Amino acid sequence: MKTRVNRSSLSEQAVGLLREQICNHALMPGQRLDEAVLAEQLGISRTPLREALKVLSAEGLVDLQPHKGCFVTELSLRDLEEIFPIMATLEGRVAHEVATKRTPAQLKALDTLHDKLERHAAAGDLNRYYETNYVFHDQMQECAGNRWLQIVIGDLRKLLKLSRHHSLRLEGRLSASLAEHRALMQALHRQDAETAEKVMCGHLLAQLAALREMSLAPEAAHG
Amino acid sequence: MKTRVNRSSLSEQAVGLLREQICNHALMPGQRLDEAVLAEQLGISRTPLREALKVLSAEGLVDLQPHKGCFVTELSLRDLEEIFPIMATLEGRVAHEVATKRTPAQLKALDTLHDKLERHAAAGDLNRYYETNYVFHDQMQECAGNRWLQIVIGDLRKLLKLSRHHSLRLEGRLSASLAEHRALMQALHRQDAETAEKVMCGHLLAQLAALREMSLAPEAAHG
DNA sequence: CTCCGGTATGTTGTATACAAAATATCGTAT
DNA sequence: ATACGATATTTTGTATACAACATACCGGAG
Repeated sequence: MKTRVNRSSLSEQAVGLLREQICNHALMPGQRLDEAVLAEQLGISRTPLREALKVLSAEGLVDLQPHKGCFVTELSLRDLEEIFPIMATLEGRVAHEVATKRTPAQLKALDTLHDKLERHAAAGDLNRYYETNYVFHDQMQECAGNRWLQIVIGDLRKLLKLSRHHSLRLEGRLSASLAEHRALMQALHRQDAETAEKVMCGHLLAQLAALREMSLAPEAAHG
Repeated sequence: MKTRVNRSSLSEQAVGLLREQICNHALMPGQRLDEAVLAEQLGISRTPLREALKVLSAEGLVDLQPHKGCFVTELSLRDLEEIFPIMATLEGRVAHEVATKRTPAQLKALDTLHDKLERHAAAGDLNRYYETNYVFHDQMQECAGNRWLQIVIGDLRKLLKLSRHHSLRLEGRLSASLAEHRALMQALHRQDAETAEKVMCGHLLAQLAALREMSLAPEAAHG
């Protein structure tokens, strides 16, 4: 049943698979990754696997301790407290750029995605909201047109996926998130770069606040 | 005479050496890196070398093309135009943080470094000015106390080193840079976070402007 | 019983041999 | 002479074997 063309190298495939499994939490944070075991599971030898682990290590998804082993990165609350403000700053800049130089077609695409968000929220479908939200932010970065900004934000997003908690699971956070997106879209329509930046920055910091609250009082979360 | 302890693995040593050679432009941007040749030069086998190249590739210092080879990354002017605004934003945030929560001891350390800058500038010693400037920015990030911000900025700085041009070589840029640093120090003393952020952001953007000018009119550069 | 040291085991790190892919070379046909 | 194609060579990608290091286990001394 392995019909898909294997164009890429085994090490690259391993990077993709492992990255997916780490983000899916099929590989839990803190878990040790035994090279021999993992290599056999993937059906490859240790050589390409080790190259893959080097890449994941550089991305921050695993912690490669010399002569000790490889461990899936565990993000502490402190890490989140440090990363989210960076994301907030960078995505704020994205929003600023988009508000300034968006084309009508781009604005329409964003509107379409925002409508999806509205519908998923109305249906209470957290998973689809989350996915669409991801696509939305991706689309925003695309519109900003800064490839390196896209890379940096992308790297940080991958890292944040290590966190098992979703801010949307906090009571009331979904509607708040939606309200922030509405405010953002309004600012984009008005080409109000200052407001767009401020709203986006606040949007990310609000996510952090939600995660902080959930970590302190886990019973506030549902789902 | 190889008295130094070889604690780290060969692949890690290779990463260090190659990174240094790339930043020193001993390995020129665009140059192809033949695995067999490089391995022999470093006195190691291809296995650890390849792992090193994977790491450098993840850092963006080399471009690893499947089945083609490894090439030292070439930064275009467009790349600089994209990276500097990001650096400006992030270092601006650093300045904001430092102005807010610096301790008297930290401020003193920064003052000491700034004095060095003044002296090197007065002596017209571009290289030392450049080095000290690097240490100064590093110290700032240290004071900001955000490890991830430090990592992200560090990665971008490594990338920027790929550029063969130093903005300081532009006529008049040295004194301008110094003036910006003076303004920054004043803001830090006053704990004026807003100004510190704005000055630092402008400092980075001014470097970009200098590079842009040099790229358009290379004869404006000296050194 | 606890602590220390030595051996045993297993895992990571490296080298080498081999497979696969891309590039270069050379001969032939137009 | 140039363009095309088959072969040869080089280079990247992978597997396996071995070495180095860390840890676990076990036995003995205090």
